[in-house]
Amino acid sequence: MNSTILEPESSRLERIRFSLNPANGAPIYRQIIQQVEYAILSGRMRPGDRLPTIRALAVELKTNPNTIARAYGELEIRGILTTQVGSGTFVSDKAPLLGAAISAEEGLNRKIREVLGRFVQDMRDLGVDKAELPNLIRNYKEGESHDV
Amino acid sequence: MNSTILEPESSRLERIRFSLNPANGAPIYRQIIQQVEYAILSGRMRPGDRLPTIRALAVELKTNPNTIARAYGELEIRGILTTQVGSGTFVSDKAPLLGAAISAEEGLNRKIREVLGRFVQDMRDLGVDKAELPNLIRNYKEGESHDV
Amino acid sequence: MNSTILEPESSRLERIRFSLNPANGAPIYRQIIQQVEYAILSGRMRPGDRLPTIRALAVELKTNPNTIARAYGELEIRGILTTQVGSGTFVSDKAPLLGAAISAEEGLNRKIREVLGRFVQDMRDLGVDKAELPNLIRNYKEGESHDV
Amino acid sequence: MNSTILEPESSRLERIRFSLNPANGAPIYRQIIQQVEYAILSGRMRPGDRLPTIRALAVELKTNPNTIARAYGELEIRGILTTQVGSGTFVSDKAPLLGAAISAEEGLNRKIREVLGRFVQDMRDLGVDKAELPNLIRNYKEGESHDV
DNA sequence: GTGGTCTAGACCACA
DNA sequence: GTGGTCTAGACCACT
Repeated sequence: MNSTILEPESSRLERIRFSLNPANGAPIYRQIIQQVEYAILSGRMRPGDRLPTIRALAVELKTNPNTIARAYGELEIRGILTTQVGSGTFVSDKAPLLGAAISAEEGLNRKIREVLGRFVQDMRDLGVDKAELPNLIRNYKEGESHDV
Repeated sequence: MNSTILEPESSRLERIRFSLNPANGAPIYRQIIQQVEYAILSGRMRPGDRLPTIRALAVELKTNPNTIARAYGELEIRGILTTQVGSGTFVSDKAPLLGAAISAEEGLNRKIREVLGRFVQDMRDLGVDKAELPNLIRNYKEGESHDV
Repeated sequence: MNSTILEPESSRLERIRFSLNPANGAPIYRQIIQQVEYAILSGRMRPGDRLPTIRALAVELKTNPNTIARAYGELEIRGILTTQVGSGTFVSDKAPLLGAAISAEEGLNRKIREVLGRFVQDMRDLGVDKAELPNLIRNYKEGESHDV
Repeated sequence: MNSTILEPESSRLERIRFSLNPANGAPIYRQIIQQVEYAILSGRMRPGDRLPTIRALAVELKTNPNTIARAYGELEIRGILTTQVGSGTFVSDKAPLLGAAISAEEGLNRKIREVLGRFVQDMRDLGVDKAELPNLIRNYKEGESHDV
């Protein structure tokens, strides 16, 4: 894109790459929320960072701007993002807590455990023992479409 | 009449254990569908096997029978289950294909890759590198109840 | 924003008229499914066309919305319809195949032959020879209401 | 079959050929009822005619004897059949009325109109005009499977 | 406003 | 005893 908006250099933009999976079952707005959450939990986005504008992101993700607005809106309600009219949407100062009364690190660990647990459970349901998982992962090569 | 209908010993019942996760976001009936699919893909359930009755499973899972019926019904539309009113619901003969024109083994592998891919992607979004995953898994201990 | 999303004029609504026959024996939701299928097979409804809303059709047919939802839902599982929550239910792009790996025209012809065959068989069971059927049909006048 | 039961020569047996279509959607016992009704309406079976025994028919149709018994039972409740213990099941003297307070001929005509009406309606739903039907029927050759 | 999920309960069809 | 159909109504998710 060609348009540039001048901003303080400390303000970092778009340290986040959204990737949607429309056939995922999960609603788009929720996928966006998750990706923002994960980016913050993982430290890729930090308080003060600016998010893409609603319109820009809507174009990029080929979705309805309302959908982006809803995701941002919900994140704002939770205190994770703040909107400054005229200058954009930013990661809030209290964001790392992500609404939970816990430390940022603890929040990340919880989420990791949650994802891990679901994975181990799913694999067990598919008949794959936990002991086989490390090897499976080492042999796993990305790129082949694995979304449904 | 003197003849009793002897069922082949291979006719097995309830080689499947359901566990719901209400905080999952996923609807109950979809969780049931997934667990039946996985049980078939993994070979734990085979064509001809009988599933728990709608009412029994509703009691076990503390849900409404209609919810179970919906899950079974959708699986029947897809050709994975067949029902014989009055005698129960069974894994269909063509079930291992699970609707795809592929072999049973290939179906299982696809699903494993799909789950694997989603896991690796989620972890990357959380800032965890693929290389760290094997160790994470080895250290992961189950037990924190997130199932019901 | 100034841009309005102009829908192509080809986007048509309700090129389908439902009529239920309660004394038919066939469940309501199945009658609806058949009528949608036939409307698509015959080309009266085409991919992208929107169906009546669940609630509107429930009022029109004097049934419970759940019954309509069930019919639409089953058609969606079969890939014949797609739903966009919030905006409605539409004929899927791949719908003309109606689940069979054949051309749209071939699908229509098959269904016509199927209906024809059942008719000839029923009439033979009633003692009416195939040769008499053309005359019977020519003399048949509709109007005796058996629909609602 | 080898066993013969001596009976008055006037008693005619099995002027009826049952053909079931299991994938029809219609329950088996109902298909049997319909075929008996049609046979009587069309005059192929007449009062006093004997029907196949429950067991013989169950073997022939590869169904559960209970299913046959239910069909015969329901027809007996309606007064269409009568059972004489030890000698078999027969078409009742009042059978031609088929439960309706109308003449036999009128009953047949009603049923024919009903089947005709459903056929014309289905064909219209498939986009086939009534005027085309006579030709379609003349060109129709049986034998190709047309059941679903 | 759209459709989606779930519950509760009635009544029917089938073996 | 099985599963199937339908109703009524609550509450949620999404545009």
